[in-house]
Amino acid sequence: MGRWEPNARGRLERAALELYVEHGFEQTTVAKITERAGLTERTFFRHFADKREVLFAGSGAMQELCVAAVAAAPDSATPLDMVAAALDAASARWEERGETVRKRQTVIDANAELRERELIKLAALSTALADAMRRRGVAELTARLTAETGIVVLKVAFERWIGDPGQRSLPQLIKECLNALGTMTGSR
Amino acid sequence: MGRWEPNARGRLERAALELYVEHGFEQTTVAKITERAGLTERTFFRHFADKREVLFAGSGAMQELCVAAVAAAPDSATPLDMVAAALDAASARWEERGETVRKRQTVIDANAELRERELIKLAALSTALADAMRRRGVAELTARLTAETGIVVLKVAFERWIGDPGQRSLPQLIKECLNALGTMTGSR
DNA sequence: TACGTGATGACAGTCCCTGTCATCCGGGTC
DNA sequence: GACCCGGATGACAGGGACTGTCATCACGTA
Repeated sequence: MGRWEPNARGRLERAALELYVEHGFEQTTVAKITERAGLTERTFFRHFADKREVLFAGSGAMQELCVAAVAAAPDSATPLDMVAAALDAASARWEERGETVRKRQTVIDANAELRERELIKLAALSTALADAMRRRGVAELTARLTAETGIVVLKVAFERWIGDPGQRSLPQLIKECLNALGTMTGSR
Repeated sequence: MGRWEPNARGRLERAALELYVEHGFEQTTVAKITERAGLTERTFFRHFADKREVLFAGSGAMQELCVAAVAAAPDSATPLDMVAAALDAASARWEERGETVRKRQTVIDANAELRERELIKLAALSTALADAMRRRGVAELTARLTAETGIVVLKVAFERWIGDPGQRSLPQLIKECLNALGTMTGSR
C-alpha cells in the first residue's frame, strides 16, 4: 500500500463504482472509497470535484467524440444529419462496453442527485453540439433546437436500450426515435 | 420576533430569495436565512428539503397547471397541440409576475447546483405531461417524445424571453420556436 | 381549566468539501 | 552519487449542509 502505487485516479473510480453498486450511492462515504483505494479523502477531492463526479469522468471524452462527428459531417448534411452522426458515434462507443454502462446507469437511476448531474452533463453536451453546428454555419436558433432535440432522442432511446434485454441495438433505437419524431411534428 | 409569528414558510422563502440576490447562493448560509426570518436552521429544513428547494417551491403548482391544460384539451387536439396548450398556460402565469421570475432566474443561472435542480424539475414536468397525454390515449413513445420536445421549446423560448428586454411576449416566442421546430424536422 | 396536537427550539452528530502546510517520490543537474 | 525541484500525496483543522431526538411552546377543544 505504498504511497506511490500507480493510477490513483483509476483506483478511485473503480472503488467508487464498486461501492456504489454494493451499497448504493448515499450509503457510501468518501472515506470508504479512499480506504478501499488505499488513499486519503483529500486526494479523492483532488481528482474529482465532488462525490458524484467520479461517475461522470468519461463524459468529457464522449462530448469531444460527438463534437468531432459534427465537424466531420459532409457539407451536404442537414442540421439533423449532423446531430444524427453525433448520436451514432456516441452510441457505438456505448455498445462496446454495454455491461459497464448498464451497471453505472443502475446506480444513477437509483439516486436523485446523480440524475441531476446526468441532466446537466447532457445539457453541456447539447450546448457543445449547438456550438459545433454554429461553426458549420447553422443559424443560432436552428442549432440550439436541433441539438436539444438530438439530446431528447438520445435520452429516450438510451432509456429503452437500458430497459430492453438486449433486443434492439442502440443505433437502431435512435433511428426509430428519429422517425417517430418526424411523424410527430409533421402530423399537423 | 415571537416564536409564533405567522407564515414561517413564506418568511423563509422571502428571506432566502433576498439573500441569494444580495450575496449569491453559495455565499448565503442557511443560518443567515433563518436569522433574517427569525427562525432556526432546523425549522428551515422542516419546510424545505434542502437549501436549493426554497427557490422551487412553486414548481408543483406550475406542473399541476400544465397537466390540467392537457386534460382540458379538446378531443380533436394532436399530441403537439396538448403540449402547446400546457406551455401557454405556464407562460401566461409567468408573464403575470415577470419581475420576480427574472430575479429568480438570475440567481439560478449564476449557480451550477441550482441549474441542476432546475433541470430535474423540468424533467419531472416532462414526465407529468407524458403521463397526462397517455391518459388521453396517446401512445407511449409519442407521449414521451412530444412531452420532451415541449420542454425543449419551453427552455429555449424562456431563455430568449429572459435575455430580451421585454420585446416579444413569452407565448409569442414559444410559437416561433414551435414553427422553427416544424421546419427543422421537415427539412429533409 | 386541563389536555392534545402540531409547530418550533435546542443540541449533538455525521458527512461533504476546502484551505494549508508538511512530506514524499521521481527525474534531471552537476 | 549528492543535490534539488516539481508534482502528487498525507495530515490536520474547520465550515457548512443536513439529520435525529427530545424538550418546549402556542393554539383549539372539551
